[in-house]
Amino acid sequence: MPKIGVESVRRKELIAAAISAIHARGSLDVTIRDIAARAGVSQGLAHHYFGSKDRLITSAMRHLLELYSAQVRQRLRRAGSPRERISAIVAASLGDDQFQPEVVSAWLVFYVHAQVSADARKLLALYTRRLRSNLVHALKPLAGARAGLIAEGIGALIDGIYIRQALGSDPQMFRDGHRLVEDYVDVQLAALR
Amino acid sequence: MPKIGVESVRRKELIAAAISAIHARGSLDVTIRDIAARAGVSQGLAHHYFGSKDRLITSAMRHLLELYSAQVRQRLRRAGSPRERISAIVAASLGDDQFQPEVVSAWLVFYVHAQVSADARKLLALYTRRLRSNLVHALKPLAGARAGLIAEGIGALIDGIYIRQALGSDPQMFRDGHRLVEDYVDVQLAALR
Amino acid sequence: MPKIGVESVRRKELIAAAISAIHARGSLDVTIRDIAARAGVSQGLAHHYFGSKDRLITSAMRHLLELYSAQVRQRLRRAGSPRERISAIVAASLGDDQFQPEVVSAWLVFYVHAQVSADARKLLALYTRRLRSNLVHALKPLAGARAGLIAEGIGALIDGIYIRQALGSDPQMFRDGHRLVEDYVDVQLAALR
Amino acid sequence: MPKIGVESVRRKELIAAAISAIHARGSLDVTIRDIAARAGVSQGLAHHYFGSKDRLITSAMRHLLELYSAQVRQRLRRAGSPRERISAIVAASLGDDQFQPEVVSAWLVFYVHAQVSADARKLLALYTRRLRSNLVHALKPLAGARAGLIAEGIGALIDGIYIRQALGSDPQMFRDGHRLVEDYVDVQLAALR
DNA sequence: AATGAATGAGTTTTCATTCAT
DNA sequence: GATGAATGAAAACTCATTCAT
Repeated sequence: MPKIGVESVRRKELIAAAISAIHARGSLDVTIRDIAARAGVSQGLAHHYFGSKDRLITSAMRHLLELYSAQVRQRLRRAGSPRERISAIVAASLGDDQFQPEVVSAWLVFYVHAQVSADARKLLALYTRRLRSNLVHALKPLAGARAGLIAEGIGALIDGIYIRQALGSDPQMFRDGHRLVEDYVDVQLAALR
Repeated sequence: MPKIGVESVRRKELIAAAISAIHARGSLDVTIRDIAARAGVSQGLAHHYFGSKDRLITSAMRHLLELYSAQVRQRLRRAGSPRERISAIVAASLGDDQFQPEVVSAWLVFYVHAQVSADARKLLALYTRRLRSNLVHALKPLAGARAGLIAEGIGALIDGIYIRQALGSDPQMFRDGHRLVEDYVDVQLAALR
Repeated sequence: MPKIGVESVRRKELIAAAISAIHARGSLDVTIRDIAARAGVSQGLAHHYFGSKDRLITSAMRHLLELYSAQVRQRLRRAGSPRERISAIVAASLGDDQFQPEVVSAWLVFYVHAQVSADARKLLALYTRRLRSNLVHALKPLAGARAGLIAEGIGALIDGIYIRQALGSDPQMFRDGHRLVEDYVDVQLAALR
Repeated sequence: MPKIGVESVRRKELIAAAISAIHARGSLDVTIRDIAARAGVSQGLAHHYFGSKDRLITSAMRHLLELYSAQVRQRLRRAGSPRERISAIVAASLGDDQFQPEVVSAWLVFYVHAQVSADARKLLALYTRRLRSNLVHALKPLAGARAGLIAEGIGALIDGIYIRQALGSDPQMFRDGHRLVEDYVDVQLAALR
């Protein structure tokens, strides 16, 4: 009888190795050989578990999206008011977890990968829609007709801060990129009164 | 009028072909063979003129940045007030020229390329600083101490709108992405009074 | 009655799966994984029982040869005259059993395999000699000195009809390829008188 | 300016190398590396000229078929009577040229390849039809209604002799395999009177 | 100026085989 | 008896780059 749970463990190790390799290279231009070496296994094994490079990369992407999603859910649970719900989403999107160097690198690369892989694109679109829907829902009682516009602004700001972080410009400011977004929300809501 | 050299013509054709190829592939994963074929020349010629793939890609990047820069200068020339100068920069950044599908694809890819190529990174940093400096200068008389923060917000919004456009999410809204930025500026300035 | 061992059952299943896989691929380019999957067992098991791919393939070949041999013996038992013995061999060689699509595919492939595997070559040579010997023995009283030539002709015709069947040319004619051979025998024998 | 005619020379060298490699291995299980090494060029060059292994193999096949076809045409030109035309086809099919060891090996392997590659199958079917049509045409004035049957017999005999040669059984007899076929034709025609 | 022949290193992927459980 | 995890070697193929012409 084969060891139980080995598969699950190996898959996680390979996904972690993939994210680590992407960070090190700074691009999707990562080889299976590199990933396998980081995970301490053979090239063949990566194919054994994932079938192809695309599927391994997409799995890594799904992993990151789930981490992010968990952050959002956890913070939303603790949020009371609609305003707090917005902050929860922003904090989850731009929190320390999301700014781990490895995570930032991976996201940028996944954005690009989404242009090429249909699976990745669908995955990303799903999460983008969910984020937007969460934001609009929280903004409706506060901003009425302008909820959509402001949600769009928040989303764009988050993405913009992300990409700038990934590019390494202005690192000191983006340590607290969420302040930029909070400020945006505050000013937008203040303008409505 | 000087006769336009064959060299200059060939270089432009190859750069245009490179941008077109990048758009078609959706990534930097573009071969010299593909670029050369699109330009109707041999593979060898691309190396003859650019020396390496990296230099060809970087040249294409420089070309896009110069187009953008020219747009900014042209619009700034027609701007009177500081507020108009801000709009000029936003309009240049998110104008029709910048939203040509080929141009959008290329920018995203260049962002990624900048992580790998030092030349590309320097080039991009140069233009980013120039944009920021233009914005801060125009915002100083209007927003005083908050000029830096707002400039940062505008820059992040522009990048965020760009990346979302490149990913194909919400195409209908970003046709006029500049409105989102203008709204941001208006609300920020209104809040100061 | 002895209980049929699991081993024996598994071996037969794997051999049947190998033949089926060979037919599906149209070549020896068949993977152990494919064969194992068709038999509903793990890859490892195929090695457990056969030791190597070559031995599995050779076993499948031996299986087909034994089926054929049984056909020949069975028909020869019912044959009375020398002429009937010839017909019995021809009928066994080109009978419905031998023209099952899976069987035809496998034979062609085994011919090729024999060039590479010494075991397979010996096996094939053994059966070829036996066929020739049977034919010559039956032809001696009918054709005398020409027995060898005619036997060679019959053997070549059978192989030729086989290969053409395997290649899918002229399917309608080869449904009754044995008539071509019978005609050959009749005309040859008639010419002797 | 690139050397003229290099392409044509290299293609021929690679095709010759492919046939030589097939003979050495005794199967289609031949690597591009092996073929390229035999031709004294790099692996990449084989792809440069042929695009894929399948296309190289198919080209080699086409080459052999053309050699054969040329033999048939040449001998037919010298044939006077219908009976001589039949002998011309048989001699071309089983002549020394066709029994060069390399050629024999390659043909057997191509038969198998035809099961897998549609291009190869079409090519083979074309030549098979042409052979049959030539035979039937020559046989019509001699054998009338039995022309089709006899043509089929000749074709099957040729293929059968070929496959036996390829398998190395009875080499001394098949040096003059054409006698077996001539005998077949003679006896068949004699039986009609 | 321009070609395309030629290379060699590198990529993903496949696969028979081994082995601990 | 049976599994499937794991390997390593080898496969086809790609591609930027070089260079003789």
